[in-house]
Amino acid sequence: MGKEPEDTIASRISRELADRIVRGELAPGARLRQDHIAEEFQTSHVPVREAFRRLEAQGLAISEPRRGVRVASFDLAEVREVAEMRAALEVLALRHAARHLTPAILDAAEEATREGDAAADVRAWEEANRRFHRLILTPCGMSRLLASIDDLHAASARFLFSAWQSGWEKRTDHDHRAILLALRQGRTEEACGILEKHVQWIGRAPQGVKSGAPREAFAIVG
Amino acid sequence: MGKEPEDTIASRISRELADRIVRGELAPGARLRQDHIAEEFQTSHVPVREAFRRLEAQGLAISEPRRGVRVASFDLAEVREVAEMRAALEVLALRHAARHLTPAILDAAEEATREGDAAADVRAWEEANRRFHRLILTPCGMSRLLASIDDLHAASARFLFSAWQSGWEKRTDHDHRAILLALRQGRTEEACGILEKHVQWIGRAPQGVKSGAPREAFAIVG
DNA sequence: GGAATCAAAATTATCTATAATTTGAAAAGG
DNA sequence: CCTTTTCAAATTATAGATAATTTTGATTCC
Repeated sequence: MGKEPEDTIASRISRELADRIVRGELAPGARLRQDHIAEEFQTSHVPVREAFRRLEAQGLAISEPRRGVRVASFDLAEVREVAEMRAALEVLALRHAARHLTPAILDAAEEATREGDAAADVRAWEEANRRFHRLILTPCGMSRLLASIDDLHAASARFLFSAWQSGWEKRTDHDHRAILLALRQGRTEEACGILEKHVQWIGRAPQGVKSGAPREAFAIVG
Repeated sequence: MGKEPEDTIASRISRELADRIVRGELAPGARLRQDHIAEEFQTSHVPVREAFRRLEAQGLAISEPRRGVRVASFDLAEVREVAEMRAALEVLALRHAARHLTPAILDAAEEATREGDAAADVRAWEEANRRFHRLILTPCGMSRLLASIDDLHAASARFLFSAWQSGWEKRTDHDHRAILLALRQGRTEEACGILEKHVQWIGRAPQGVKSGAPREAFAIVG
C-alpha cells in the first residue's frame, strides 16, 4: 500500500480526463490545452499528447491538426447512434455470454439492480447500471467486443449526466429484472430482445435547467 | 500540387504502420521499436509514440508498459469475433443507409463487385470488396458507426492476407449481387439478412505455406 | 552440459528546449 | 463605423537530451 504504481502517466491522464468529460466537468467544445494539463499533472506535455490520442479514439475528444484538442460535442443524432450501436453489440455479447452465466453471476447482477433502484443520485445509479451490464456480458469472453461496449457505455454515461445533472428521480428498473428472469429460465433470445429495446430507450430530461442555451436534453437510460 | 500537407506526422506514421500490419509485412508479435521507426520516418520518437496509441486503439498493436509495443497477434476466436461484430454493425448501418441509396450509388457498388471478380490478387480483391461495403454503408451518415466498421475491416483484411498470402483463386461474388438486387427492389431486410451471413462467411486457407509454425489459417471473406 | 548470475547494451519513458503555427487584439484604411 | 492588416502572445508540434528499466550475452557455478 502507499503509492499506486499506475502503469503509465499517459494512461492515468487519459483515464482522469475521460472521467471529467463523462461527468460533464469538461463541457463539450472546451479546449484541452496540453501545457495546462501537463502542469496540473506535474509532467511534461509528451504523455499528455499520448492521452489525447486515446481520448480521440474513444470519441470523447476531437483533435484538429494544428489547432489543438477539444472536448467532443454531441447532438441527439449521436445519442441515438450510440444507443443503436450498444443495442447491436450488447445483444451479440449476451447471446455468447448466456451459456456461461452462473446463478452466482445472476445473483450479483440482481444485487446491482437493487443498488441502482436505491441510488440517491445519477452518479450512483450509473455506476450500478454499468455493473449490471458488465456482469451479464463479460462471460462472453470476447475482449474486443467488450472493449467497444465499454467505450459506448462511456459515451452513454456522458449523455446521461448531461441531461440529469440537476434533477434525478428514483425508479425501479423493470427491464433489468425481466432480463434476469428470462436468463434464469434459459430463454436467451427473449432476454436479448428485452436488452435490445432497453438500451435504446431514450429518456427526456425533466426540464431545461437554467443553463443559458436551450440545449437538447436527451439521454440514454439503460 | 507538389507537396502533400499530410496533416500530422503521427497520423502519417500510424497509417503507414497500420498498412504494413494489415498486409502482413509486420508479423504478429513483431516488436515495434520507436527509435528505429523514428529514424526511418526522419522524425523524433514523440510522433511515433502517438502513432502507437492509435494502433493500440485499433487493435493492431499491443503495448506493455515498460516493455514496448508489439504487433497484435490473433487466433481463430478473434477472427470469429471480428466477423460477428462486423455482421452486427454493418447490418445496422445498412438498415439506415437503405433509404438514402440512389441508383448511382448502387451502380458504383456493382462496378466495385465486377472489379473484385476480375481481381488478379488478394490485394486488389480486398480493395474492391472494401469499396463495395463502404459505398452501400456510408449513406447511413453515422460517423461513429462507420469508424468502428472501418477498424473492423482493417482487422478482417489482416486475417485475409495472412491466409491467402500465397495462393488466390478467382471467384464470383454472388452475395454482393444478391444484396444489390434486393436493395434495388426495396427489400431492405432481405439485403440485411444476406449481408449478415455474407460477412460471417469464414474461409479456410488453401494450404499452410512453408512458414514454420502450422499457424491456424482462416480468414474472413466478405 | 545446463541453470543461475551479473554487467553491458539496447530500449523505453520522460523532460527540457526550439521551431512553427494560430489566435486575438490593436492599428490603419476605406 | 466597419473591414482589413499587422504584430505580439499563446499554443501546438517536433527535436534533442536524460534517467530508468528491460534484454541480452557472456561467465561462473553446480
